[in-house]
Amino acid sequence: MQYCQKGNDVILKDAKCFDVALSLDCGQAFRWHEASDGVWHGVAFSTPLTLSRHGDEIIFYDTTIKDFEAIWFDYFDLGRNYEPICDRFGQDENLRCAVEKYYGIRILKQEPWEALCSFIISQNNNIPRIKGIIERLCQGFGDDLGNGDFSFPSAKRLSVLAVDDLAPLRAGFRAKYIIDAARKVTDLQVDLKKICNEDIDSARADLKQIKGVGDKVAECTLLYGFNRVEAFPVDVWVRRIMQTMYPQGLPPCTAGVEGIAQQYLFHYIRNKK
DNA sequence: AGCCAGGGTCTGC
DNA sequence: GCAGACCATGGC
Repeated sequence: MQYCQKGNDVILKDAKCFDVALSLDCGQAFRWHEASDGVWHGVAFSTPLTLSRHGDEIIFYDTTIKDFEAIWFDYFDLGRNYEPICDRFGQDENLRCAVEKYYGIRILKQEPWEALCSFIISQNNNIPRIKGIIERLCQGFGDDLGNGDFSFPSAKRLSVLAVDDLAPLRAGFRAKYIIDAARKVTDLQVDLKKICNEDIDSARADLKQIKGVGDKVAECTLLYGFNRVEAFPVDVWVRRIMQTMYPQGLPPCTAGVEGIAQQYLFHYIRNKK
């Protein structure tokens, strides 16, 4: 991946297997929206960003090489070559169709705390409402970054709140889970930095100490917050996929990158007819 | 009105 | 270890 500064923007040249809209709106992140046709805006790592594709290039507006390298390169998983992975998925008929239709989905590497908190909110919930709750969480407790943008509130900020303080979110029974997570992350009972370097089973067990974090939320946190692409979240949609398409288990071509396969299949099945 | 949503906890066996 | 009730909220 080649990139350069051009005026106030950073240009990513010859961007392969990177569909901005698909990657930002396939149910893995909840804070991006299409500001105008093909132009996406959101906030990650307390930093607002607008981006869009023009031909073979992706333009990261009003940013610097410094921020691009410090934040966006990893956020968009640009160090990983998705082409051979997608090629290999072609060995399986269902995955071949999913990749053909939705080529360019990348697994975002979000802030671990944001991913954890977001997928706690996601439980027994639907994507539009998840987005609404997270938006109210950020507007209510995040830092005002100007221009209508807010940071995702830190665990520390939320750790001092009472459950009732989250009532305006209308998160329902999930509010107490958010507070429990914020407190355990803040006092390092669940150490997100340590989890970065742990084997995946220890990481799963650590995360599941938090109330409201079971298999699914732990798996999503590891996949979308830690870039553990071998993590495989199973929600109601993926459960249907496994029952109907893979009763014997996932095909060998997904080995080691099950989470990427999961994202293609999830988006494929959700948008089918 | 009833069912579902990127689930998890708690109780009872 | 497993089944079932229950959990808040909102869209369809």
